[in-house]
Amino acid sequence: ETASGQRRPGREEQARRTYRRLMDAASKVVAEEGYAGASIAKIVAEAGLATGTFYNYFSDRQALFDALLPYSGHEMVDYISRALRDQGEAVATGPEREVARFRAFCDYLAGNQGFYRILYEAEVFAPRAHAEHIRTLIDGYGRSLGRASERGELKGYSPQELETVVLMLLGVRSFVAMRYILGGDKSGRGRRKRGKAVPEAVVATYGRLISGGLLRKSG
Amino acid sequence: ETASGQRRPGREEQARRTYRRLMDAASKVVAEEGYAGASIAKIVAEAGLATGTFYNYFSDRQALFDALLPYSGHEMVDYISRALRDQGEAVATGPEREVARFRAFCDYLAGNQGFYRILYEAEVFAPRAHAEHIRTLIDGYGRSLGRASERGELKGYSPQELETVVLMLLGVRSFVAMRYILGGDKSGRGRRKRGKAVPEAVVATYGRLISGGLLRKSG
Amino acid sequence: ETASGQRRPGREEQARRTYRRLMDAASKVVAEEGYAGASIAKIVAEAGLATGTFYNYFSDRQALFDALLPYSGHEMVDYISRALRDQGEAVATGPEREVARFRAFCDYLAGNQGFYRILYEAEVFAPRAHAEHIRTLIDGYGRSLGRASERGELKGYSPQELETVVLMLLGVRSFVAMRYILGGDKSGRGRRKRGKAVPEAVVATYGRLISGGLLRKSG
Amino acid sequence: ETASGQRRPGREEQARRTYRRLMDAASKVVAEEGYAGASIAKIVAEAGLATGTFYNYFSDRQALFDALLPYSGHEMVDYISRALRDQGEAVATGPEREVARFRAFCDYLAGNQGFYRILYEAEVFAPRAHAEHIRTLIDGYGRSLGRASERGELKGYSPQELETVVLMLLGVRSFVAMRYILGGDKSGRGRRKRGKAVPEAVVATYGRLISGGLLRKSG
DNA sequence: AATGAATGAGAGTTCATTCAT
DNA sequence: GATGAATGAACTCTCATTCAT
Repeated sequence: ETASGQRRPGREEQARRTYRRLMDAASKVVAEEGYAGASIAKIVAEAGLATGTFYNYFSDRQALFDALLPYSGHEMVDYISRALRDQGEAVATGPEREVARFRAFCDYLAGNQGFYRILYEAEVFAPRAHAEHIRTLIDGYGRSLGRASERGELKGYSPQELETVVLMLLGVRSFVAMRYILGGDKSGRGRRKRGKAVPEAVVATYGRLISGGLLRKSG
Repeated sequence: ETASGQRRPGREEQARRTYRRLMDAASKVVAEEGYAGASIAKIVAEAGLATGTFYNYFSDRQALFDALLPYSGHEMVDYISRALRDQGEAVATGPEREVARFRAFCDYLAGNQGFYRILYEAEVFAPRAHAEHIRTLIDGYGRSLGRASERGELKGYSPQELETVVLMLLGVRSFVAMRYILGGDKSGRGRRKRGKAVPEAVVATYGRLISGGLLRKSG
Repeated sequence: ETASGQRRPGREEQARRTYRRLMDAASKVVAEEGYAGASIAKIVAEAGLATGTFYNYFSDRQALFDALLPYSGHEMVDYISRALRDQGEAVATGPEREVARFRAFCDYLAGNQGFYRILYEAEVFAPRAHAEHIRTLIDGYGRSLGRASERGELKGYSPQELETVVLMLLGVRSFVAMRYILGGDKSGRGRRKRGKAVPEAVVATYGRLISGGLLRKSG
Repeated sequence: ETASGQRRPGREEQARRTYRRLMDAASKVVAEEGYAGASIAKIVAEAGLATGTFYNYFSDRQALFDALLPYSGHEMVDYISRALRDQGEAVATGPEREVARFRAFCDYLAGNQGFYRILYEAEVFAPRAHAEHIRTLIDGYGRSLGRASERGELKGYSPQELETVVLMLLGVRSFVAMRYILGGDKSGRGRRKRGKAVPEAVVATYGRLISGGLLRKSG
């Protein structure tokens, strides 16, 4: 406090680095073994730190769990935004845009299987963080659909309805990811970093569903 | 099994009864405290049995977890079938039928919140059972949609596509249930037996979505 | 519950034995290393049991601490009563009785040094048990002095005053024990089972003090 | 100590101040939470210093504990001396003086409950300091009684006996304080700074006891 | 002289599982 | 078949102490 302010940044920088080491180690362990198997011992071993160090950064294990999804969640959202931006005009509007968004989501998960585990187990092990994550997704996606609605691309859903629709589309994503990317055998030990991609046919079906619905105009 | 065959039927009957007591106790405990909190001690206490008895019926804790979802899952499927049958002609075909199915699912979960916990935590704690449950749902629902398709009610989805669609509809259900019935505050201790119902507006939106899709016919 | 009641006593008897093993081990460890050093690990090692067994008998470490003083305390009270009884007429009344009681107390502690540690550290580590122990002593001793009072042996103290006097005499005992028996070097590791006795001169001084007080009648 | 002698007095003064901050913080923490709860972390937090600073002043935690009672103990002795001096002639000699001394002790503790905790837990956590403290008390008190003896106020106790008597009177004090001032519910969290006073009746009983003893002249 | 992040041994506690009764 | 005491590995968390800054 009093003396030589000559190298304070060194300390802070070091602290930030340690924090990241812990978070990255935790991400890896949770991805591979699930929250339930992510003991402090495994995490600090992975991070190359001592047990006690953990508690210099988190009040308890739950605090880490609560921080984990936000820490990794940003990446996914960024990835999807970037993917849409990069494809430019081709996916500027309409069904193409929605399909591209769906595909980007699937791609991200296929390339980051671990994240899916962090995400879906959070509903059980970090419910608050999970709820917040879902809310963030709904808000972002909702705004996007709102703009589409203003452009007259949607079938006249009210803002209320749109939020519900977004929730439903997230459900669709989630189940497709669960089935095609994680393959059903989430039996634990399978620590493949790279999952199967979602078949193009599935993406196409998604496009058909949101474009025209399931049912023929009756009567 | 081994000795004096004097009362075989009594024995078998008794064994079945004990098994049911264990399963019912486990259902209750998991519903209230989740798989993670469902210790053998709590389960046998709830069942009024001794610790050791548990291991006369299950090889280990996981074996019970694997048996739990099938044990309770039937009920839900039956409930939905019955609901559709009871409403008779009114929901015989078309969008009405799908909407009624969706509503029946929501109603069941609202009335059996505990089951939802058994179901969704199974993805983490009993992945095999969960996968099997999903498969069963897909098959049953798929057959139903197949018949609708044969009646010409659907928009010409191939059988392959239909299976994908069914998966997506299950995802929709799941997320709607998560949000509206469990309310997001799955904070643990809230052991309400009866959750909020899904708003009618949400059911209506579901109807619109599967009837006409999300997007306007583009030019 | 149901079946063959042929050997239940075996179970209960065994449980009682295990409980005693734990209590005796705890007494020993606390006597030698104090409550602070009495880890569960040391206690069960001393008892030749597994860690988990401890928790079949006590909800936590504090519960054991709370039980320890009563468990050992009875012995001391019994010892003193027996000593007085055994000396018979010689110490039936008057100063002889009080001196004999004092000596019996000192003798007991000299022969059971460990107990003193269990007792005086209890004020810190098991305050409730300690308070109860003191109360028991006061009550018993108080009744005894009450009878002496009725026999006209005392200097007309009211019952209220008598309780206060008893407390003071207990204080005297306690400090004498601390100084002469434990020797002041309660430095921890000294695990002598048998302490020095209290010098006869001290016992005599005690006799003088309670007989005639400290101060000369001020003229 | 080593280098540039440019500002020696400032440094030393600063060091003394830091030492006092640590001792005062430790006194407060031990008074409120006991030695067992007085972690280095709490003490330095209370003192507004960093963890490492502690070890610039004490070799380890025990060293602080050993220093604590002497640091606070002086105050009490001073208080009692001052009280006796201030009352002057009224308590110059005889029973009045002893009663006044007893009352002063009780008053001090009632006004400094925290100190009692520092004192009595020291028997467990800083036995050497405790022994030294008792020795100091005995010496001081003993000299005082010695003078009374020379004035012919006492009942002819030898110097040896006087030391024993002093010990006994300290025991009386200690137990009275324990019961009446701390009230028995040393349940921990009760951080009353000011305890109940010792009832006048108890002080009076003390006076009777040291004046005439407990027992009627037999025969 | 002061700092505070890192350390790691050790604590209390839990609980699935076993097995003699 | 039912029992429940015994087991011990594994867990989360604490905290006195060190040392590079």
